[in-house]
Amino acid sequence: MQIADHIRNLSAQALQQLFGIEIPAGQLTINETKPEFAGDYTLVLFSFVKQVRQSPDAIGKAIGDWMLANASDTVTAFETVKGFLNFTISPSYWTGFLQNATSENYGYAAPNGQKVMVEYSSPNTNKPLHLGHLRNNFLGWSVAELYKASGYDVMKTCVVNDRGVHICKSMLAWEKFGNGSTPASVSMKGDHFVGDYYVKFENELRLQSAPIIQDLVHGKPVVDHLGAEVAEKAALLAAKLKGEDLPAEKQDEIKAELNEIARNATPIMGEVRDMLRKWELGDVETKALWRMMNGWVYEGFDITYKRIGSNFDKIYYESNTYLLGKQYVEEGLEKGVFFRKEDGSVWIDLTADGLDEKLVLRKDGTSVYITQDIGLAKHKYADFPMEQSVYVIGDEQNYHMKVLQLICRKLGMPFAEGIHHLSYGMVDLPTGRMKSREGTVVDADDLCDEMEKVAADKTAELGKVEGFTSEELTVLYHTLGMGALKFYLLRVDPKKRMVFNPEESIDFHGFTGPFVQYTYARIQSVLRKGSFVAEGAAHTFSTDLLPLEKEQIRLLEQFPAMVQQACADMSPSIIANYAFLVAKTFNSFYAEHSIAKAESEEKRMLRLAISNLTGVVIKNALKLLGIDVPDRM
RNA sequence: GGCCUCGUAGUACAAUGGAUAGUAUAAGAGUUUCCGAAGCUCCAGAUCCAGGUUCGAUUCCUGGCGAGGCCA
Repeated sequence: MQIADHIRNLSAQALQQLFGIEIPAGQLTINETKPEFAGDYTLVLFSFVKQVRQSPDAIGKAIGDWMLANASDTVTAFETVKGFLNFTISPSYWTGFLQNATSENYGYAAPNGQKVMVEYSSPNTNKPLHLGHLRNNFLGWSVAELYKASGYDVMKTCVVNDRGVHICKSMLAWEKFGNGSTPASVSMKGDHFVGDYYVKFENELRLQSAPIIQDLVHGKPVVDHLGAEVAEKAALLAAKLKGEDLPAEKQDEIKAELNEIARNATPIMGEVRDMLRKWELGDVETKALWRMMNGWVYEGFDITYKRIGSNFDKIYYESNTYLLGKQYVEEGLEKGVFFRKEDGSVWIDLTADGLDEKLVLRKDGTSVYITQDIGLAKHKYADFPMEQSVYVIGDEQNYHMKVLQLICRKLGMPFAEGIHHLSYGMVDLPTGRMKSREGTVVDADDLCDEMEKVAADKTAELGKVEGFTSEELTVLYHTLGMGALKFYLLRVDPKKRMVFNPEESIDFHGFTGPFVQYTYARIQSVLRKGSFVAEGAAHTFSTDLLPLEKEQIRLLEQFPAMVQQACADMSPSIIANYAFLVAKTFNSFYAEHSIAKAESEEKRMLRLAISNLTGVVIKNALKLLGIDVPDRM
């Protein structure tokens, strides 16, 4: 058990025995003692002062004395300062901890028999991966690692959005403009190749829709083939636009709507819809084209996934699962969870839950996203009956995910309560949001190239890698480049929107992956020279700990608790912050106290043991973030 | 229009309702005859505004201002 929890339990016992007050240990506040006071951990007394009806000082003194009398092996001194009871932990606890924590697996919990599925990445097969996908991938990977380290049986899954209008756009553009070229014939990565045709489609669409939108703005009825309803709406919007005194924002909104109508009115969009219809009817040629182009994309994705260290235990393809949800519409109607409107469409009323009515089946009988997701969720549960199911999806889907969980619950799905949406914020650039139209989207492959190049340049500058083979150098640059990138994206609370500053991201100083990696490499150098053996050796350490020695041990002792917390919060940033603190504190310790030339052999062994465990903690912590450590750099 | 999220040093990020709000960067000053200077040490600098709850509020509640998102 962690010392902080132990203190918490002891405090609860003391309160019970001294004052007859029952407070669950979990409700007591134990903090690290502020550096300016004597002590290691602090019990905050205010919360139960009223119940005890004594002064904080008197309570503190009573609990402190109780500790000295009943737990002298743990607490050796105490001091009460204004309602804060500061405990000094016995040095023998710290050295005892150091002697026992010799496993390479320090920090990992034993299996707990529970299953959790983590769904992440979920790409579209019409574009290559970009910076936003990287945050998703790194988060998903790391959360899966956190669950594993906490004892769960984890299945990593990916849902590929491999069908739909957007895929047909790339396909159509390739048919029109591709002249039979292939990724191989133009030496391109398949995902980029297909992505380019998606862009080509958008360009053509813009050309075709430009004159139409002009007509629409001027109220000309040019959208006959979309039906009277749309034409009417367009006319209404055009009239509104002509009406005087609309604020600029409102005007833009209306123009955007007209633009959307115009895009749909183009001949090329008509062709896309035809193609989608053919695909859905199983047209042989269309399916063949679809299979070929998706194949190119997967080849490209594989390279990128391998490079960023992502993989999946099971991949679901939307083309196989998009029809699964329909059967639950019938079931929902029978159970009275859903209701049918006059036009035949099916809805669920969520107003009692603070939401609104939500469509689950269109009047033409086709399903919507939420329906597919219900079917997929059930399908996943059949494959892997998990207690928890984590969806790593951007926060723009918060509403959607809330609805999904609610519906699953109302349908009585056994996994409904285990659904967790790991909702992460968008990645912005210093100039604002990434926009594909403005070409500001940061490509994942380009970014990885850049990170590795910078790693190579900086390494060359410092000149510490004599004797490395070129293969070893390649591995090192990859380790450092990915370390920098992953750390940069994971160090921020996932829930929050974050800014990706290209210049900052390639900085290898301060709160960065390479800083932590450097500390690890340095430790390995010290251990090599000190010929330290951790396991199997019976060390006895001096209990006369210097402040920096104790501080480092105290930090290392917190690692398992950090893993638990990061897992519970689904927040790798807790691990990133902790790993940095461990490295930083070690560097201060290292600068202050010589290890090789320690005052005594006992001290030398103590410091080597601290160094060794620091190395283990850094290695394991970074592993939870998907980051490797180099022995030299 | 309805709903949701976020406002912390110049910048980017921390802080289960707890002590004098931490860390990194950029700016200034030091630091290598000695275990790796991608390091270490010192120096400055911030809770959007107004109320409320509390012994105590960056945190919880209400209103305002600002940024972003979702829904038809």
